[in-house]
Amino acid sequence: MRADILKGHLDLLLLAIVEDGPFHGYAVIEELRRRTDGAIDLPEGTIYPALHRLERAGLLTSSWSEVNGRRRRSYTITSPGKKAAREKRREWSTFALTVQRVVGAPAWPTMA
Amino acid sequence: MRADILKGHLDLLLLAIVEDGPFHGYAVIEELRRRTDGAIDLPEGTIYPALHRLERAGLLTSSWSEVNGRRRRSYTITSPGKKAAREKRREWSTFALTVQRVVGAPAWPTMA
DNA sequence: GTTGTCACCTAGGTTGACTAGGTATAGCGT
DNA sequence: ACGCTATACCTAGTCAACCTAGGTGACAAC
Repeated sequence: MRADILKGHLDLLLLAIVEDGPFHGYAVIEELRRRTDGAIDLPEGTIYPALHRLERAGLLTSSWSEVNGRRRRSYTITSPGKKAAREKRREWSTFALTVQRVVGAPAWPTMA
Repeated sequence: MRADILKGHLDLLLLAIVEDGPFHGYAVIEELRRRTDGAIDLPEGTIYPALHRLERAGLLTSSWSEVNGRRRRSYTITSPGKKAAREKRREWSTFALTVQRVVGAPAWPTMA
């Protein structure tokens, strides 16, 4: 998948993942790949700065640990982070429905 | 709606509109506003360069006309443009479903 | 004759993801 | 021993795309 279309949605993806338990940066990349069967496979140069930005914004906190001789920075979602995740989910929902209205033809099944 | 989250999807929106008949730039803006009840309301500085880009790419063609003493540049979709629209719709569909898988909780109704 | 709508344009700024480098440890194969 | 791959982190600078902020000009209404 072309990755530039993620623009503006990356924060939601990261918050949604870290919301499901502490993840370190590298593991976030793997988890994104796992949840999407490889469709979303982002480089470290995208993920690390984004996590730093979210931490600076107070939506995540991090702590260092060492596992098998390797340093890890693990991220946990904060209370404002959870709130932001809820808002961004809502935003995404609105956005997706709005695009659908413009381009017609629902992209996803509307029947079970 | 914050407009920066449109990044990468604008071309699809424009192709989808012009696909439904010739539109001039200003009318595209109005049509976007109309189809979304004002949710998507983009400035001319976004639309005009985007239409120029699509024309340079061969996905649209344009012709000048004059209506009520005002110059209009009307855009029509080309055959490659229709193909691109189909591809971008598919891309959008994939993207939307993929994001949904990552963030969980479907954003749109899955039952009628 | 000023204000509002229609209708076009572009140079330059901002933002956000990516490229392309770098550091360092562990494990595997040869 | 040496190289290669995987794990795990980092950042400076680039690039693409959208927006800001200006500009031109015609028409209609007050």
